[in-house]
Parts: sequence; C-alpha cells; structure tokens
Amino acid sequence: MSDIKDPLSSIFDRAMKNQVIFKNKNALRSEYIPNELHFRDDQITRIGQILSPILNRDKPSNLLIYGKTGTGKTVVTRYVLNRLIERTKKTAMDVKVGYVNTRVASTEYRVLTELAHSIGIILPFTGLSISEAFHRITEHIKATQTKAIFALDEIDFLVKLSGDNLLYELTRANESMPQTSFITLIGISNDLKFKDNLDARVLSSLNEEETVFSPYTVDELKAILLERVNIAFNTDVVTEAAINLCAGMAGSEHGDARRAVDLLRVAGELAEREGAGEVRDEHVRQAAQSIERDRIFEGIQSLPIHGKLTLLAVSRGREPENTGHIYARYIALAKQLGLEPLTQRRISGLLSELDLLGLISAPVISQGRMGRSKKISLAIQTDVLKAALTEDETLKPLF
DNA sequence: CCTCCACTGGAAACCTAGGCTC
DNA sequence: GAGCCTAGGTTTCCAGTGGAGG
Repeated sequence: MSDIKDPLSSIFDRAMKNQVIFKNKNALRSEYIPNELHFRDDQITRIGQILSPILNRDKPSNLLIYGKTGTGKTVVTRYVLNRLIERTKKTAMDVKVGYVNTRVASTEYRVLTELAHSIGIILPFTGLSISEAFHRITEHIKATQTKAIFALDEIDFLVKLSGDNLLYELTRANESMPQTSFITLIGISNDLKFKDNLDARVLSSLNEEETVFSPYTVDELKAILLERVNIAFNTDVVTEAAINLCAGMAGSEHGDARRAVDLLRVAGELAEREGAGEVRDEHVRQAAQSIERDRIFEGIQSLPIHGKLTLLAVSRGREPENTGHIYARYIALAKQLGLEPLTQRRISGLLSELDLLGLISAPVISQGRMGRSKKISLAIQTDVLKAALTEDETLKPLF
C-alpha cells in the first residue's frame, strides 16, 4: 500500500491525515530496529565475534545475555542476527535464525512451535507431545544440514514456568547431530538470578559465553531519543523539554530506552489528538499516566472470566479483606452469572496471580487466633477496573 | 511457652480439547 | 471413527505455619 509510486497520491494522503506531528511513526514502535545502534558497539562486536564462526561452517558458542529491560539486549541481538543472515545469503549455507520471546510463547510447546516455524516447518498448535515436536525439529535440521541459531528472549520466564528441561534438551541436541548441522542458543534474560534455577549441566553449556548490557545513562537516552525524533517527527515539533523529560523519567527507573521511546510516541499521539502544534513536557506527563492506564486495562481484559470475577469480588469490598470473605463474594457473583464457581484453593491461586500482575495487593499475614490469610486490597483505580470489566459482555448482568 | 485459627501452597489426581495412528 | 496421547487448567487432599491470646 505504502509504496504506491504516484507522488500526488502520497501528498494527498498526508494532507488528509493532517500530519503535523509525525513523519514516520514506525520508528517509535518497539519492533523497530534502527540502522545504527549507539552506545552498544562493544556488545555488537562481542556478539558478532561469538557468532562469526558460523560463516566458517563451525558451531558458535552458546551465549547468555543479561541486562535490565530496555537496555538494548533484544534490539542488538536481532540487529546482529539480521546482519548475519544478510551475509550468509551470498553463500550456499543453510543458516536459519529463530527468535522467540518466551514470555509471549509461554509454554515449552509454544516455544518449540515458533522455533520450528523459523526453520521452515509447521507444527500443529496442539496434539503433539513435546518430545515429538522436538524430534521433528532436530530431524529436519539434520536432514537439511541446517545451521540454526535460536534466540530465546526473556528466557527466565520459560525457566520459571516450565523448568530447564527444554533448555537441557536443546543444549544436548548437538550431540546427536552430524558436523554439518547444529543448534546454537542465545539466551536473553532480565534477571541475573535466573541462573540459580538452572541445572549445572545446562548452565555450563548455555553459559559458554556471557555478555552484560548495562543501563543507558540519561545522556545516552537523550541521544537515542534525538535520533528517533529526527526520523519519526517533523522538524521542530518536539520541544527540548519534552525530550529531556522522557529521558529523565526513563533514566530514573533504570535507563530503559524502550520506556523512553514509548513515552515519546504516546506523548506525540496525545499532542496530535488535541491538535497541538508541538509535543511539550505536559504531553509526556500525560503519556506516562496513559501508558500505565493502558497496561492495567489490557491486563484486566486478558484475564480469564473467573479472574475477572475474583477481581470484581475484591473491588466490591471495603477495607482489606481475607481470602474467605473474597471467596464468599466471588461465589455469589458466579452464581448470579449462572457459572459453576471454582474452589477456594483455585481462587487463592488466582489471587496470587492477580497480585503478581500488580492488580491487587495480597500479602500473606498472620492474625494470630484469627488465622493466617492473604490481606487483599485493590491496587488500581476502580474507574479503570470498571471500564475494563464492562467491555466483557458476559459480565454485563453484574453492572 | 503452647494453642489453635484460617488459611497457604505443594503434590497428585482428574478433566478437557485437540492431534495422531491405525 | 475408536482409542491413545499430551498440555494446561482445575480439583482434591493435606501437612505446614505465624503470631495473638491464653
């Protein structure tokens, strides 16, 4: 659509959309990979060096990458992999690169499905055993003499949820492969401590090489933002105050470039919506609120029905309450909808999950003779909650 | 120091949807 | 199409627990 050659139509399009603020908003999306990555030369060089043996048909070492969110781990990894693939295109080698975010593909099976997809085979989304899925992947790699690099992003989630079985199998798979094919693993993690949950054999194999990404400083964030501003916005639309604030807010957390860019994008959208000619610092402040609100809103919407009911049961109470009270109210709500209520054990589990999501606060406290229970209170604004819950048709009768 | 409350949270059994094989 | 298998969610069962009140 966008590469229509007719110059007039693109001029008209732009005029119709009244693009005073944005020039190319794609540069602010999280998947965007810039042509040049600043302040990450060391890491790029290092990862490049580690992976380069593949150009000589040798197996590169496995690699673990650490760093907080928004420090460029993902973008640098994808950048190096892209460049590597570009280079191998000129050769006859069958190099395949797979990238999976294991927080998104949250089970072992889904991870395998995506890895399979990256080497060109399709697995059904259910029905196969893990070992069968694994077998198909390794057989395909052997048969086609593929040299595969699999990047597992947010690998700590996979380990936390499903243990290190899959990693163990993946690291071991090379033992049964001929010289011509292999799997190299890149593990990317926010959490330095996740190593503790790994089997020693898995760790030693996965940790052949290690790279750490340190947080960006506020000045570095500012430079990154300035460059994105030039690509994404029209000239002189973004005030310096706005950029400084974005960099400052993101820097005060932990040098999170993704957050800085998100703030900038949403601030731009807000400015555009209110018809302002420029993006000012107040838009950035509004953006911070709006992002938080959206995060909560989506968190609630993606909850299963009983999770929503539990949340509603929490919100319908005053003061902090214990699990028993919440459960009683939950049962009443479920009955009103004609749903079979889940057990208290399950609701206790759901409450823990809601706590983890930051939607409620549910620390376990002991009240002596009054027993030991969770002390549950809502951690979000009721209007956001209500807005998100009323979107769900099945909950309509409760409002 | 002991009791005893009101759960917590681990473990295992059970259920369901859906693909596979024959 | 029957019978088998698995992942993921739920139920069942139950030992364990922190601390106010005795």
